[in-house]
Amino acid sequence: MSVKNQITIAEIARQLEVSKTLVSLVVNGKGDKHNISESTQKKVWNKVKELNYKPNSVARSLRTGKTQSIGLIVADIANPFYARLARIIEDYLRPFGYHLVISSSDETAENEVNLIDTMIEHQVDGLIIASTQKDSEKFQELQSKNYPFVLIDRYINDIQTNYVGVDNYSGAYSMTKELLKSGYDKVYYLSVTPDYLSTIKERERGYLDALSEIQPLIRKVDFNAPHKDLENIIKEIMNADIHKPVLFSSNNHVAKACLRIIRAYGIKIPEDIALVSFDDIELFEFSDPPIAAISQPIDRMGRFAADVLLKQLSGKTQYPVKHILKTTLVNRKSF
Amino acid sequence: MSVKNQITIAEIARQLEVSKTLVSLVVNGKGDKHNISESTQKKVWNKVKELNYKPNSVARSLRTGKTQSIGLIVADIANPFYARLARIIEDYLRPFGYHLVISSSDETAENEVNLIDTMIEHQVDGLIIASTQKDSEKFQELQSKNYPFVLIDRYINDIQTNYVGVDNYSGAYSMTKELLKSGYDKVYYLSVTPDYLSTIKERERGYLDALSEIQPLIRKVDFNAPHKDLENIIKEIMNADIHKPVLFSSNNHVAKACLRIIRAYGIKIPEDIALVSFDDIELFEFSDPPIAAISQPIDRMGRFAADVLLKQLSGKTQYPVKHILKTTLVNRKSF
DNA sequence: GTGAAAGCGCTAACAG
DNA sequence: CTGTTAGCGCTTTCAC
Repeated sequence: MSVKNQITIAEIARQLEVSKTLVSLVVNGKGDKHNISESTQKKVWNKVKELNYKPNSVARSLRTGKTQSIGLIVADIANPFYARLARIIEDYLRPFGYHLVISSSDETAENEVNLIDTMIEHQVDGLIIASTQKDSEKFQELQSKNYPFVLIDRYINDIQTNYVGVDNYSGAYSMTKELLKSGYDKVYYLSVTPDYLSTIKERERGYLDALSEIQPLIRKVDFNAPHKDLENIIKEIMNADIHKPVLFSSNNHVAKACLRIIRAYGIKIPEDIALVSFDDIELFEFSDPPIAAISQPIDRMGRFAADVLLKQLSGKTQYPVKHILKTTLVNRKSF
Repeated sequence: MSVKNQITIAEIARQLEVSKTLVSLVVNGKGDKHNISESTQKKVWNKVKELNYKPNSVARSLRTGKTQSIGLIVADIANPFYARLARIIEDYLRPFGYHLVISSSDETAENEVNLIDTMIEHQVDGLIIASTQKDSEKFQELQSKNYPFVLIDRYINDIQTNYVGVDNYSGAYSMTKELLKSGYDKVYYLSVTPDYLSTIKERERGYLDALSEIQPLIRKVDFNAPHKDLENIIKEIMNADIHKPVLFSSNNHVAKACLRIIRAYGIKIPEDIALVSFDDIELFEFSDPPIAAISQPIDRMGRFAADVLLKQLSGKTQYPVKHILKTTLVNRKSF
């Protein structure tokens, strides 16, 4: 059952009749710095290969206080947005010797706090979090302990932290303007509950500001069970015989639910009702018709976040650092 | 920069004027077993709360040899199939106190070996791997070291290991039969290179066996750059003016590439050319038209894999364990 | 009922 | 150039 015959530095030292220190130094590439002779170093390396020695990083971590691991906490790793983000971050971090511990908070603030605590117990060197917290309490605690972390996608009010995200406000603003320009003046904005997330609030603000004189039409949808709410909203719109109605979904999850309902009812996009969404996903490109959306630069977000954390870990920069990236409007024939 | 004021068991012991042993016992719930008085235990717990003590699991791991972490290695965590799998496995494992270290091998055998080594250095308690290895060498090594692992999705020849996957053969077989039944006798099977993966081979075998008398039409596509190959194949078919041609894609990635090309050329599915795929993804439900596919029971796969590993970790069962799950044919109007 | 002490495998002063 | 020593924070045998 248990793993046997683990070769340690002590075993190498014993066989070579040198000290553990010597072996440690060589293995960690500090041989030259300590003027250890070529021949001794070679001897060590040969033994390392012969015995297939692998350092025990747990022991090293206990000693150095560094685990070379980064915690990534997102709402749901199965969500393509976060999955892609995870992949980008992993690729960026690996060359620096870090690996990722990934967990999903399931959009629950309490779960998230538990995950953060667990990860800290496991001594991850830093945290990247797409947070679902309502307030800044937990992050204040992290800051007071000097724990390196960067918020991604969503920020939290009342606290200055590292943050990488997109300009949700102007994304929603420009999409709304685009709709108005195309003659849509009944723009139904589909927000979600719970609605305290910064992304959701900013998008709604962008929508409202773009409307200016026009009557806002905000509808709230239960994020975890959007179907029923959406069915009512869509029925309401269709029955009221509105001229050129358009649904502006605040995220891809709700937009997919819209598509299902619209298809089930045999409603035509964009003739009967138009549909656009925040957060572009591959599916929108292939759906019938393709759905216009606000695309987020996921790759750049991920790299920036990883980079900010890395810099903080190496003590190289001032904090906090904020990166707000621009979104892109992907125009497709859904409106 | 560094994290300060970490409370240790020694600090609690000092303040309470008891031994570290005592504190450790209580904190690990072994107080009663060692007949430690109620009042002493209470004292310890109060102090733990007062100082907000969190055990250092790295130290614990060094001592116990267990890290409570499981490594998950897949081809690409951004692939919806693996992302979903990761989520399921994480949820299954968390209640047992395990967390997941996730890495993507990018379909490269060498990367995968490096990831396995790194994870072992970091002392993960077990490994779940959707392997891209050509041979069983690495896994023989793991077995000889008694390292617990389970292969998922893809198996490796010439070695008996824990394995959880689907019946790729019968999935492809039944899809092919279904196509024949619908009058398609020009079934182009789109395989991928590299083609040594068990999933790919089994699917091809299922396709071939189902054809019986009919002429097989296998085309190989470069997995990492399918576009060019597919363009040639599709052109070839369209130019040859075949009666009722159908493309059977061996995976979702290639099917998406087909969709892009078919759309770009203005070709109609299923009138001009039909299209079906192995491995159902959400996108197929929404595309125009929806694409029929062989759906894999990802959730069950993930849970089984996690369960098998857990059982091995607790030394509860005989090895190896194999679970081959049934696929489902999702019939949509693409043929 | 409780504690002393050893040690997991490694790194880093410090010594010579 | 190389070695001795002292822990990192925790668990666990053994002893009282």
